[in-house]
Amino acid sequence: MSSATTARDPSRATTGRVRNTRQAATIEDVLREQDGFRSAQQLHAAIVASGGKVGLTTVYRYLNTLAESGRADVVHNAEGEAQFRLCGEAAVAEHSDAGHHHHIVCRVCGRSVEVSGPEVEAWAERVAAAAGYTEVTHTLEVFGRCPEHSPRRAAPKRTATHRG
Amino acid sequence: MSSATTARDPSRATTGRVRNTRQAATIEDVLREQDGFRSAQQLHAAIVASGGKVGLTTVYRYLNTLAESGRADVVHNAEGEAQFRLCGEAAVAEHSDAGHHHHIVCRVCGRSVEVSGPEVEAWAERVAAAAGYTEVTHTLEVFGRCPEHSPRRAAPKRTATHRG
DNA sequence: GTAGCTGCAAACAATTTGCACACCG
DNA sequence: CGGTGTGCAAATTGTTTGCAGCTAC
Repeated sequence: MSSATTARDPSRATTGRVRNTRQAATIEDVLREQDGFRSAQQLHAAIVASGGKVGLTTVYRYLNTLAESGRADVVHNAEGEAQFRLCGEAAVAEHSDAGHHHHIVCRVCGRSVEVSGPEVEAWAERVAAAAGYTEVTHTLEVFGRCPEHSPRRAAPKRTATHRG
Repeated sequence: MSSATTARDPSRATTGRVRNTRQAATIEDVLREQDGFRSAQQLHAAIVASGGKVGLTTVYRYLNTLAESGRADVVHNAEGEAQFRLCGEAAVAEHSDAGHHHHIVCRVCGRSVEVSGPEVEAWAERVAAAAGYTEVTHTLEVFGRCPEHSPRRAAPKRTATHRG
């Protein structure tokens, strides 16, 4: 957590935010350092821990801005806590709709991998259509233990569980 | 909402709950009347509205019990609010693990359809494994407008959106 | 100079917990 | 009777809002 890039980023324009403030830069910075999804609380803690000075309120506000403009992804963990992550640059490609992708998030370290699941997309659309549903939306979140936090080579207790 | 079956149900045993109380019956009853997912708050409100007398605390407690023992499903709406629904009897089949199924929930009326998605299960496991993740869990929720609440036959604005 | 951004503290909403009392079995 | 369930009120936790002051432009 060396107070690295903590400087105003000139490449921030688009939606919302007009000004370039120190706190916004700090937040985006910390966010970039994380490999996985982090809650607003965690991010704020991280900032404070590394000597940064940004109010929790601001973290929330900025995070929401990022999410709204599609520059960040939001998922809700099992407890309903919101977790954010900078959207892979690639994803922000065309529309501000943040491309089609899901994540596999490590339960232990929060590290995540982006995956695109055309099959799932198709499946969701198909079954929904079959049931007569329209304007379909879906939420898919996969959690597990990343290689680094998986039990050695011991037989995993259970390969797959469910919820939802 | 005629104070229908509001009587102790003798067919309740298994996990947790040992006693057969009026409030438990009431809750389960209201829950059964609903076609879709309802939040604890909504359920409690419904009970009170129909003249029932059950504390909010109890609703929460009982709902959790149901969820834990697999007799109810829980999903979290976009705002992170927990929503419950009695598990289709069929689902509670073998294990107390509440069989593999997901739901398509109507954004308007909350009415839902249960669907089993072996493809998705497989997909999730596969991609997770490919990324080296173990002990995989997934959350999949599909939202849309049920036939009854879909715009006539007009071309739907967008067929599928995403989150997560 | 001024509107946008901050941040503190208070407001809020959903959910949980402590503890005394009620009721099922 | 005895202990499980209940329920009220208070405590928690995550997040939002009011409003005065600071600052980027």
